[in-house]
Amino acid sequence: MNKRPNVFDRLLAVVSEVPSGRVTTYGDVSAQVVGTTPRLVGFALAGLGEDTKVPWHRVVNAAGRISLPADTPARAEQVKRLRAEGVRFSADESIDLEAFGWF
DNA sequence: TCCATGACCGACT
DNA sequence: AAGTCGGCCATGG
Repeated sequence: MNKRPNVFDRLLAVVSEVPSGRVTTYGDVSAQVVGTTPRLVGFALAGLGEDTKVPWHRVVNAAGRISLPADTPARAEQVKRLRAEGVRFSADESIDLEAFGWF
């Protein structure tokens, strides 16, 4: 009932705006939403859940690298989905934001 | 109600 | 060039 959605919902809305085959960074997402910090972006996605409809896998850190720990199944899932969308990874599993960046 | 932590980023040393 | 520190909002005990 709040006319103004929380930052949480706004972040999800921005992430949902990211087209397929393209990625964005936590910092960029927070930059689109006023009053939000990169930390909240990560925390927001972390609390999403498995049945979320938000393309959280299109969000990576400023280094173009996936933030999730290596022992996290979600990380492998993210890479798998990005590859399916045509996103290419460098030798160290980093993404060229200049080429696949949303902006 | 208060304290501590979190999928980060930027600037400084 | 690499490592360290603080800051922001939200959630949980």
